[in-house]
Amino acid sequence: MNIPRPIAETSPPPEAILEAALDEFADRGYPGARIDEIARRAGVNKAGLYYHVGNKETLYLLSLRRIFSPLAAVMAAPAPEGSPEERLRFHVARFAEGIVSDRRFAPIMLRELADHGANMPKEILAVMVSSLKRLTGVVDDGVAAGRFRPFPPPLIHFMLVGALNLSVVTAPVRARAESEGLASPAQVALPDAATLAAQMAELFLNGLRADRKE
Amino acid sequence: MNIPRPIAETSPPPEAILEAALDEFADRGYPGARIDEIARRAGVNKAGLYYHVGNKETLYLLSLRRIFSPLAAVMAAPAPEGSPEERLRFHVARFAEGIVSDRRFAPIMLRELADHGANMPKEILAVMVSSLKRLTGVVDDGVAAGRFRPFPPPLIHFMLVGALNLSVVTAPVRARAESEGLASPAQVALPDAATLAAQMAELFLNGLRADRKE
DNA sequence: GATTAGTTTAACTGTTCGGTTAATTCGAAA
DNA sequence: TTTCGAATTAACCGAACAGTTAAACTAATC
Repeated sequence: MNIPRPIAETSPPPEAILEAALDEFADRGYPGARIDEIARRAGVNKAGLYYHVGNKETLYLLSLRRIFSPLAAVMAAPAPEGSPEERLRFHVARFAEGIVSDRRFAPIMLRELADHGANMPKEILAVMVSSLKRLTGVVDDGVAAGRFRPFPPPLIHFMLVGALNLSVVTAPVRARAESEGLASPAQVALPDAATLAAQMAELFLNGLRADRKE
Repeated sequence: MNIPRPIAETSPPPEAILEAALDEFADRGYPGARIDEIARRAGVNKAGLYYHVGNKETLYLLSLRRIFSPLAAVMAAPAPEGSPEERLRFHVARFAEGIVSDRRFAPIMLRELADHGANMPKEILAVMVSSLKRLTGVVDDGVAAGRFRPFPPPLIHFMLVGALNLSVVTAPVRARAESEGLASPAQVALPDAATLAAQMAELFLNGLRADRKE
C-alpha cells in the first residue's frame, strides 16, 4: 500500500504476465493457482509481477477481463437483420466462436460459475446477460412471428453454453474413457467447434419450429 | 503411516464428515477446501477426521463417490422398454433427478471437469460414460427405426448435462443480475427441475423427429 | 477392576504461498 | 556525467494449512 502502485487502468501489465496467469488460472483455478508459478512462466521475478499487478485478486480480474474479451467483442457487434432462423444460426455461430476460440475460456468460466460468480465483475456479468438477452430477442421474435413454438430462452442458452464449454473441457476425460476401454473412439468423438455449433443450431431450429399441427 | 489406518473399505467414515466435506468441496473446490473447516462443520476434531479418513485426497474421493451415488443408482437401474420417444423422455427425467437432487453435485462436477478429471476415479468415469451410452442407445434405435434424424448423441448429452448443471449453479448469478438491474426477473427465471427436464426432452424430440420431407 | 482396542483431543511441525522490503539496475532526460 | 523515476531482483516475513504426535478418554472383555 505504498505510493507506487500502478493498478489496472494506470499502465497495463505485460501481456506475458496475463498469458501466464490465464494458463495457471485455467488449469488450477483461483485458489490452486500459484503466483510463483505464474511469474516463472511469464519469465519475470515475483516481485516484478507484484510491481505490475497489485495482488492475486486483481491479477485474476485482469485475466478474466482478457479471456472474456472475444465474447465481449461478439456481443458488442450489432446483431444482423433477417429471419429469426437466420439470426439464431448467426448468434449460435458467433457465440460459439467467442467461447471456443481460447481453450482456457471454458475451465475459467465453469469454475467461476461453480464459485457462485462471487468475484465476477459486473462488466463480465453484463456480457453474459447480454448474450442471453440477444438469444431471448431472437426467440421471442420467432414466437411472435408464429415461426417458433414458445420455449424458455434461458434454457436454450444454457444448453448452448453448457454444451460448448463441456465439449472443450471434456476432451481429456473422453480421451481417458477411450484409452481405458470404457468407450470406443466413435462413441465419444465430437466434430470441430464450427460444425458442432451448426448442428446445435439446427437442432434448436427443428425443435422450435412451429409448423406442426398439435 | 503407522499401523492403525482404517482407509475407505475398512470402516466407513462418519456421515457427518462426508456431508461437511461435500459442503466445503462444493463451494470451495479441492484446493480451496480447508480440512479444519470440514472438521469444524462436522463437529469433530481435526485429528479425529484424519483418524477416520487418511488424508485430504481420500476424503475428496469418498465425497465424490457419495455425491455421484444417486446418478450411479439411476444408471444401475435397468432402462425401460418402449418407443424411442418414451425412452428418451424417461432417460432425461431420471438423469435430471440424479444430477439435480443434490445442489452440491453441479459445482463439484463442473470443477472436476475443469480439472481435466485428473483425480476422477475410474468408477465415476464409468458412470458418466454409461449415461452417455444409454442416451446413445436410445438415439441410435430411434434413427434405426426411422423416427429420429441422425444426430451426434454426445452433443445431446452435453446439452443435457450442461443445461442441468448450469441451471443449478447459475442461481446466484441470475439473482445478482436481477438485483443489479441487468435483467428482469422473467428474463432469468427457470422452472423447477422436473419441468425443465421435460421441456428439454420435448425440444430434443421435436429437434430429432424425422417426419419431415426435406 | 485390570486390560486392551478403538476413538478423541490439544498442541505441535513443516511447508507452501501471498505479499513485502530494501537495495540495485536501467534508461531517458538535462 | 549527473540525475531521477521506472523497473527488477534476492532475500525475507507471516499466515494459512495439511498432516502428526503423544497423551487422554471410552467401552467392551476377561
